[in-house]
Amino acid sequence: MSVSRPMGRVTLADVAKAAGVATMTVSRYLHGNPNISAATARKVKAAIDRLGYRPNYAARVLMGQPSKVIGLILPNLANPFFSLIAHCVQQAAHARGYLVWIAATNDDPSSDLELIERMHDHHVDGLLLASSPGSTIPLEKMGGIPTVAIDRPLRGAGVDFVTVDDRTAAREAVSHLLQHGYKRIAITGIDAQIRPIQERILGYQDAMHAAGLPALPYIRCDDAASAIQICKTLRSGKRPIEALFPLNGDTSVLFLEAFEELRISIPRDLAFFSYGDIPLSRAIRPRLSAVQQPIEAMAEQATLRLLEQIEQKTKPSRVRIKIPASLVIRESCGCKRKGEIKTIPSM
Amino acid sequence: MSVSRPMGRVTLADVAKAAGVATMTVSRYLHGNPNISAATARKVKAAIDRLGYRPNYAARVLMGQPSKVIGLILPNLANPFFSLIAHCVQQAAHARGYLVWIAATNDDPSSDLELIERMHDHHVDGLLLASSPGSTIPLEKMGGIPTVAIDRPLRGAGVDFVTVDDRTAAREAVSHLLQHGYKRIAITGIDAQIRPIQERILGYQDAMHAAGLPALPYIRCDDAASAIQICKTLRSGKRPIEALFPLNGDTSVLFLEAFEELRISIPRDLAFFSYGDIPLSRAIRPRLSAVQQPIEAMAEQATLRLLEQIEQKTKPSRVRIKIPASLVIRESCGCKRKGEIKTIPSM
DNA sequence: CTGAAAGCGCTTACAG
DNA sequence: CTGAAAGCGCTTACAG
Repeated sequence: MSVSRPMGRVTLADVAKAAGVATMTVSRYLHGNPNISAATARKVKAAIDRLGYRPNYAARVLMGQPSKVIGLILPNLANPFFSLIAHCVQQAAHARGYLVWIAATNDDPSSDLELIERMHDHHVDGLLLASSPGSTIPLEKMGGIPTVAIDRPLRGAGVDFVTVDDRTAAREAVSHLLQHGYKRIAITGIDAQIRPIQERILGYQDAMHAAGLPALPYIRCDDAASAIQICKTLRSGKRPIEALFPLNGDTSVLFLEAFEELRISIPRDLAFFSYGDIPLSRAIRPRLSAVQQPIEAMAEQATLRLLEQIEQKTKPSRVRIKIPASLVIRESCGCKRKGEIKTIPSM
Repeated sequence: MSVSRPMGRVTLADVAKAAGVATMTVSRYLHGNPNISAATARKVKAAIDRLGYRPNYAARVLMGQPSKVIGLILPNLANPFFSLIAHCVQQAAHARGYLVWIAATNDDPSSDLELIERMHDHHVDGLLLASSPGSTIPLEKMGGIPTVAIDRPLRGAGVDFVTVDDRTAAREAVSHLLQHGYKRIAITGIDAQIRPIQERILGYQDAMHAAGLPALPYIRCDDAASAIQICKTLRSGKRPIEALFPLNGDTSVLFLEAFEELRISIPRDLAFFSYGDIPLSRAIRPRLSAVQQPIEAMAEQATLRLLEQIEQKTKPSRVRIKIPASLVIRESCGCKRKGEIKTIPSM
């Protein structure tokens, strides 16, 4: 039975008095210190349970104790890619007794630093973050707190970085399209300043060059209107595009809607490969071929590495870990398969 | 220029010494206390900037000052409905100087209480939460912290509750299907213990009864296999179903995949209405008619009410605020429209 | 095995 | 307008 105490919470001193011991002894009990007699431990436990004592983290943290909280800073929680990361990080951390505090920058580079500092102000034990494009965080701003960058590197901070092997995945997807005989393959997507997008562009170029074909310029596309415009442009002229490869999920959705609007038939009029598997990819006709991103694995690895740094107090190795993606081959690329998964070997 | 200080952070005392004043004076400056001379303020500001001082929230909070943080507890961050709530709450709170700490229960009722307590341990100024089905939080556990329930009520805790007007929205959707002449309309979805699902079931029953038709029993559906099974059952027999109305977005996706698998043609074989608009609803054939949930408005209202309680120190009114949804009429219900929006008046 | 004292970085009365 | 003292709830040495 917990005693409600509207005036304020139960403190260590209350517990100590109730148990007839010093506060030190209660503190020792709480931290599992073995130098405590069984009888005393029993009395303390009884007092804690009876009073419903809960430690005051503000006081603990003020004494330099760990907060058992990690911070997670993401560009945008409304994006399924990042919300899945949030979900997986949360799961992995919770299983190890950590709370996760999530904040979003909404792709505003100045938010990065502000949120990092506010997380520090609140004494997180470690930080996981996918930075905004263009943000550079000076090493000293990290304040020596264990940090791991996820999906996007943290320029300037010299920390571990866990990412999908985007370059290889994009190269393999384009190679697959090339095997169908398509020669004019266009790429499109969001802000090319974003590191994973840069990597995917490189992968596209790798595949095109390996086939002795010219790489087409990357086309920026952020909204429905430009998707429609891009479709019209790419399919007109004397050398229309044969295949389209949007480099991120949101852009894929935009183009799928444009195809419907313009009555472009996939893969007859245009072959299509999506980067990132979309919820409805199996409900749509034709079923979408896509790069399947190992989001769960990436989030877990990043979390584990961070907790390791926190608890073993290991130094960041400044290493870059690339997790291999795979390809799901369905029908939009021109195949007649139902969902064959192609594993991509790690580079 | 901030000075890096690997040993520890810059403290108020450091600033006071550098400015040649007492710590009190610095504290006054920080809190915008007017009883401070312009000259002193200038000296203090200079010292703060030069040393790169940042307040230690653990110490502030220990003295009973606000943390400027609100906690957000959600069932599942991988679900687009909740991740959009997280995004909007984050936006609204950040605009008012609050940080948001997000945690997920993963639909485990025992997690609710644990997370609430951990949030309290870390001195959040207020709490926003969508509870797990079946969890009851005793009022005293809330510890007098301002709290607002979002989407799902918090049983036992007597707090404000902001939700979508699910009952009316479901009723209107079913009425629309009835106007098409369908008489056998089935409903399906996740755990019926969840309050919004209960409300939607009631809305369905309202519409059926108003039309003098029997309401069909709710069918639980959690995975792809059962979606397929349900399709087969509902469409066989001598009185096959004419329209299907899944009561949540995830279930809609499951059924769309099942239709594709079983080659069920919408709306010819079966009319379909989705609860919750899905990203690809405009890319899919036929375009989906759906209840459009006012997620942004709900999240903003809930956040604003919470911040009001925190800052004006108003009492929770234990009021239930229902935000009206709207209907997007496209083609899956049997219409030939492109995306007409039907506003539903508030009840 | 147990405890009395000091202190973490701030703010709250209280003086002047 | 400014400051010296006490204390928030814990933990860290240090004694015994």
